[in-house]
Amino acid sequence: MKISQKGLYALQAMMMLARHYNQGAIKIRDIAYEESLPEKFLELILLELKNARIVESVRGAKGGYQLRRDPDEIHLSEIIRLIDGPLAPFGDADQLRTLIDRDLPHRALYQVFLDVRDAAAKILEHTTLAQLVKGPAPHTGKGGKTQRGAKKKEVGSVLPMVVGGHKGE
Amino acid sequence: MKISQKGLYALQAMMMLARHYNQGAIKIRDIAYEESLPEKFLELILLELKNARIVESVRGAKGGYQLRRDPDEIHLSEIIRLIDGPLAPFGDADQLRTLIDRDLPHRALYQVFLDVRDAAAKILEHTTLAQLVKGPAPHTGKGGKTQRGAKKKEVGSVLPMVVGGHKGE
DNA sequence: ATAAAGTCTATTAGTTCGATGGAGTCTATG
DNA sequence: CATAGACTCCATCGAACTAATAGACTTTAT
Repeated sequence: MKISQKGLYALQAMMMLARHYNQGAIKIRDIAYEESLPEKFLELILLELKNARIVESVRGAKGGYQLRRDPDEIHLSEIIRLIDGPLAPFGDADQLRTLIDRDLPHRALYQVFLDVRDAAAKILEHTTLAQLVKGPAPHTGKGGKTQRGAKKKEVGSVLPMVVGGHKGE
Repeated sequence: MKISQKGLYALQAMMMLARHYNQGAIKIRDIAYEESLPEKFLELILLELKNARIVESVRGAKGGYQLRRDPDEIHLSEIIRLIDGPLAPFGDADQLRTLIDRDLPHRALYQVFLDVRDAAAKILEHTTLAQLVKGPAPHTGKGGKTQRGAKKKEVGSVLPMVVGGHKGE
């Protein structure tokens, strides 16, 4: 499961709309400005979110976009699946289940892929926009403790963090 | 984290080499044939695995490829990171940790990404080639040296249990 | 009528992906 | 020591995808 730049933009835009929930329609330009997103690209993204009936638009002057549902009823999985496709690291869940049944020599491998997918789904299907925007009060510090129990797992990771470094984490 | 076709080929090839561990070098052609992989493409993949010192090659007539380590010491995460990059759904773990520290408006979102990455890492860093290959073993008279029960703690449902219930992506 | 806003289609440049071709190098074997 | 068989390395290819932009069109408030 890969989240593209477009997917990130979509999530940011949705978080912004969640922050301004019940404040009427918000103009594309305002979303783009507040989140520093390319306006014309964002337009396409919002159109997609509208067609999926996650947001709604108001046309004409004084128009804009707003969420169609309460932020605590919009899960990250929904947005990610729409923009970036299935959560599975390879194919989708149904395909994997079929392969597990039919491709005996590789079934153990596909089962691992499905396990990874299920783990991702468990997180993303339970996290809502509301949770993301109710940021845990500015308790800035080391151990990041989010609303939900965040596990701390120090893994390998010896590379310097310069952005641009590919591969390895 | 997306596993490409190339990544899948790499994993299949490695499983094949694990099945034939301690049987000397295996020719690219044999791997390609047994796993139905494009031979010339596989060649590039094996070269990459060799440069990463996961497999080794024997040149010349009677040459081929073989694992450099015991199959129960080769984790899926290693192969996937090499071929397809970081396990995180966006960026890599270090980058995400930095964003969580520095991009306050979006830190909750990046924390979720990091949680997803940690969940995937937990599975893929604990699953070895040996586990994938052992299977319901048709018990060949040959003394299989599958040294069971490594000191690793068993985590996911790697083999039998088909995680049912979930519906389409 | 006009300006402000969303809608829609097309196009682009750049990159990645999956794959192939071919020339070169090494080595077991006879 | 010639040769066939095998890995090595580099170059290229077309198709698909990605991020982004352009422009014409429609709708609505005032």
